[in-house]
Amino acid sequence: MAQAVRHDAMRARNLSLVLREVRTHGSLTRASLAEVTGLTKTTVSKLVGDLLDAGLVVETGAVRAGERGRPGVEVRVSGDRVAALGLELNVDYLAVRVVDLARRVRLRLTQTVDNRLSEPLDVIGDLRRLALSALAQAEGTGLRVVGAGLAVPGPVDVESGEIHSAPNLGWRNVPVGAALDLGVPIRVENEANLAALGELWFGVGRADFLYVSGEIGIGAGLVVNGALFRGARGFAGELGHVVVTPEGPQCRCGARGCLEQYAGQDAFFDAVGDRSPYAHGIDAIVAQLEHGDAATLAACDKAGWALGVALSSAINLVDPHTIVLGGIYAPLFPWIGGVVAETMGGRLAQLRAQAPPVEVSQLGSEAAALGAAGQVLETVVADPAALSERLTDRRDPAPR
Amino acid sequence: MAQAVRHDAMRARNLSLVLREVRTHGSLTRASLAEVTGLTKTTVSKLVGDLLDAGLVVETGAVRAGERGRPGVEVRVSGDRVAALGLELNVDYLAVRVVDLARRVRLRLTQTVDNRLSEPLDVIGDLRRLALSALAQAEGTGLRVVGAGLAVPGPVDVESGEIHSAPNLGWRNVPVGAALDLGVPIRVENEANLAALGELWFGVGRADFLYVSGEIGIGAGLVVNGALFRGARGFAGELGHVVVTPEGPQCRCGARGCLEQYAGQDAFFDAVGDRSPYAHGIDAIVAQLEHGDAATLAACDKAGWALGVALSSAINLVDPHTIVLGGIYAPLFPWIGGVVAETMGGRLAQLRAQAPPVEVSQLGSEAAALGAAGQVLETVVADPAALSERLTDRRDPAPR
DNA sequence: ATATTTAGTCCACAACGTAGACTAATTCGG
DNA sequence: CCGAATTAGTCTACGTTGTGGACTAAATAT
Repeated sequence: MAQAVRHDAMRARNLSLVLREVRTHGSLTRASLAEVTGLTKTTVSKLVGDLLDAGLVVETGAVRAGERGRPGVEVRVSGDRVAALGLELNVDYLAVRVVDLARRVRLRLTQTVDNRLSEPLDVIGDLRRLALSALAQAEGTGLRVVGAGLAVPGPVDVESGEIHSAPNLGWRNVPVGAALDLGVPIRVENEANLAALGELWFGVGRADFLYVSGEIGIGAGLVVNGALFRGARGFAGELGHVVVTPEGPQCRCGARGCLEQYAGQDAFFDAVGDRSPYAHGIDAIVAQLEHGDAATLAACDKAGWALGVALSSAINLVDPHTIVLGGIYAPLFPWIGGVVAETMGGRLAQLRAQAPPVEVSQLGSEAAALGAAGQVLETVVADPAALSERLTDRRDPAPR
Repeated sequence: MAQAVRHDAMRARNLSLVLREVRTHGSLTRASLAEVTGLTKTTVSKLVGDLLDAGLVVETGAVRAGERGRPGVEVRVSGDRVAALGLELNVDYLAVRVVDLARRVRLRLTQTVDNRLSEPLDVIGDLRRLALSALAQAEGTGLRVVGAGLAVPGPVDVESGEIHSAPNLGWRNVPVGAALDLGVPIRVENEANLAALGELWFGVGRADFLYVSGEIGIGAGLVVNGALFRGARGFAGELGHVVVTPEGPQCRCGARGCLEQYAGQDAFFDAVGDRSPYAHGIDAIVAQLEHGDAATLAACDKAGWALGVALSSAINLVDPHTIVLGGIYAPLFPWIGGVVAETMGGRLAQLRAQAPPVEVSQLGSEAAALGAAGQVLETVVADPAALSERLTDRRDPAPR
């Protein structure tokens, strides 16, 4: 578990610390880096020098002026050297994003398609084509793509890169990671988990929140102290199958009265008598609501109530600081947010000072793909030395 | 958040690593320590030397023989130097334990008393007397008590050492930590959380499990990868208020249909028409069950079902590796274990390969006090250098 | 008794961070 | 406009820690 710390590990950690501070502050001079990290100016200078050599940070010509004394040269993360690929394979679309180390999105490719109609290998083939095209474009502009993350709608074995099961695609035990074969390391992960991380790094995310991903199924990603909580087997966050009514309607999962039966996407389409959502999508529902359709409004109330009930269980168990509603709940928020908060509040009022605030995701369907890319970038920040030989082996004379 | 690593931090970590390995393996030679830690023999020798000087480990005269070559001298954690105090303040008893660094229990003091009848400050006074007596005895035998942990039945503000609320005692915002005033640092924590840690370090605990503490209220402690999961505000694990039936019986907490209404201690006493449990205790219930009393058996079935329902929500959200039933559920296990596992299994079967196994706690009511002491000992193992000046400042010439 | 094997120590050295002197580049005050 | 003050960044000698391999110690096998 714990590892011995040697000089190289010490250096790696301090390098990571400096890079992380630069990234979170946007840009920073060596002097202020010394202050925030607690390292000496000398050490910071050496570390920054190495990061500059590796191309992970650049000096901005701009100097912080106004005060007395010699102005410092600020460094910021370079977005032109390292990038990561974020992929999402979902029921009704494929998405590819290229994100650089400065967290700027460099490329967006999205393809709407009903993947329930195709074989897994064909879908993976489609995604592979998109990803390779993105990879080629990124590398054409001089970016080094250091890895890829893939979001899939269902629990995953992260070690092997296999989809454990994706009920809404009808897939079981599909080794997506291996099948994609992109030539860069790839990490496969649950869509809700990655959407949570996307929200953390690219959206409204605080360091502690529960992200609720309303798609056809309902998932959740729990971020605690800036890190994903995955559970012992990596199956945590199955909010969709939390009990709302123990003897309620039969759920696909075998149990009864799961949240998904009340607040899943299909529950809304059922309410308006429309069973072919891919023709109209969630926008049709929103349109109905805007016109004040009673049945749809009732469906919202019921879904909001059920979501509130399930979330109150979740809050009692897991105590998130904030709830962030994403997926279909984002456009539906004006009609369900109130009920959700009310139901939650009613059940939690006495046990804790106040129920966690309920907020809306700002990222739309991009969240998971961005989180997937972000996760890869995070490994770079966590150990910049692993990326660049130059950072570890400086006896190697510089090539000329 | 992350901290700069300097030479002293490097040393502190390696020291901790060595001590931890010695503790988990029982006893180990320097050579095998070098192997398991990945440090060189030289470094291990130096670190072990310092731990010996500090009295945290001792050389066993015994040498590992049988094989060829010079036999190594094994070192093991010394139980004679450092100890911690584990306290529990619960509704119907007070408990004090002294545990040494080798995790041997050196002293047990328990006092049965209905604390609902007394003022908080009186109860704290009682506990203080017990604790000071234990402290004196321990220090009489040469043990240095480095800190205390206190388990209380309800959510806690760990920072300030205040009880947030203890519904079953009727307490609110009681600063127990300060009021105890033992002269050693004290950490206050939820009873269920500490019982979980007790189970981890002194009982059946694996590294990942959900401990269910059935007392008058129902709490849970989640251990993930050997560490407690506390949630953003430290209120995680309120299993007793997870929804079983959203419109069920009114709960003390303001909500309806919480688990506590079905499977709390009072539910059992209600079933047998006995509202004064402190006269008979849980043993009376067990006796009824052994005689085959129908009403009590029915109460078990209902409680087991409700527990199964709530646990299935918990498992979906948090994915523990194992469920450990403690508190009153341990003696009741023969009558509820089956129903719990069945209900859980029925709700989880399709979503995951198998439902987590349900096990029984072996520690009885000692769990929380032991966990409280263990938590203090863990801080010593995590940073042995902090304890002993000699480990950090070796230029100081040895006194003579 | 001697060779072999394994444990533990010793010593020269390498890696890294530190402290403080030193140089560089600004603003402030006259 | 020039020197004092101030802040940024570099340079050098040094301290702390871990490493690697030689060396000593203590056992078993032959």
